[in-house]
Amino acid sequence: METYRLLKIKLTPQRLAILNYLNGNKSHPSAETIYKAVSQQFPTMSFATVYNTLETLLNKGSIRELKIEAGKKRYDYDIKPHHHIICIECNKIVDLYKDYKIPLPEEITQEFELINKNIEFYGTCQNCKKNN
Amino acid sequence: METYRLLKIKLTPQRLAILNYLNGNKSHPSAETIYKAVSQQFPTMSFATVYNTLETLLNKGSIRELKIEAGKKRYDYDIKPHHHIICIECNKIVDLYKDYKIPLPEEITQEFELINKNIEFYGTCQNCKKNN
DNA sequence: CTATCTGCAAACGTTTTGCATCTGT
DNA sequence: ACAGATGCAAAACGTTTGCAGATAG
Repeated sequence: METYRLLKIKLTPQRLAILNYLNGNKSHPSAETIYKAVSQQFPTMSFATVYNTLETLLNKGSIRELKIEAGKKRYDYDIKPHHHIICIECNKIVDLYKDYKIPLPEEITQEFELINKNIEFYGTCQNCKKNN
Repeated sequence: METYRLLKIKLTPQRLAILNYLNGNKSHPSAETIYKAVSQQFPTMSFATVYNTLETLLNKGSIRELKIEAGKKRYDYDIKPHHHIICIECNKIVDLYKDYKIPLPEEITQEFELINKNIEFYGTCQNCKKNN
């Protein structure tokens, strides 16, 4: 609650519901998932409010927009730099907090100044390996 | 043309136009970009045909679906494993053919069997650095 | 000849927008 | 009090689908 105040945005009940849903959430939800979850407590919640809030949080740099699902945006309230490993069978996603130093070839460093990187690992999780 | 035959799909003029557009293309186009390009030579081309052809090629494993743009699918006819570096200013994308060995922590290797990985590097390109 | 593809149009899923009303600060 | 948020509905995108007619092999 105190940390929410640091966002310097109007803390409406709807926004608090969204923030509380996202806080500590490791599911990397889409806008629709968020909408469905917060609608339970807030029957009048609209998509516009969800998208508007996500947009505001994005601009504040307090959430990350993920591209782990083609054609659909997903969100992560955890902005600590991290990568993801995704099960190609069940789509389970696990966070990986590790800062890798990856050397770029000279052709690239000549052309680009590196700022950031994002790694997606793909594999099969224990559960799915078992069920094969 | 001979390599197209290896796909074992019906080589209609529309599909050939799409394949020719994609072949050697380094722009990682979206369906719409492809549609616009091939419509020039093929005024009756429809989106259905573009999507249908992309779907067919995906199933054959001859193209890759990219998630470099949130909320929109993009495609790459180049299936040689590679990563991308993207300019955060102008969105220029450059391919990076390098196979990195990235060690995963034990918590992860216990839970996942690694199959593949994909790295997106972000930075600013020469051009955009200059214009700042 | 026939299994498959094309093109149209309609439907679908996701995201954005306009606007009148409401509310946190 | 008022800048800015909400909720509704419509629109704007991107993608998928059904189907009648066309065509590659």
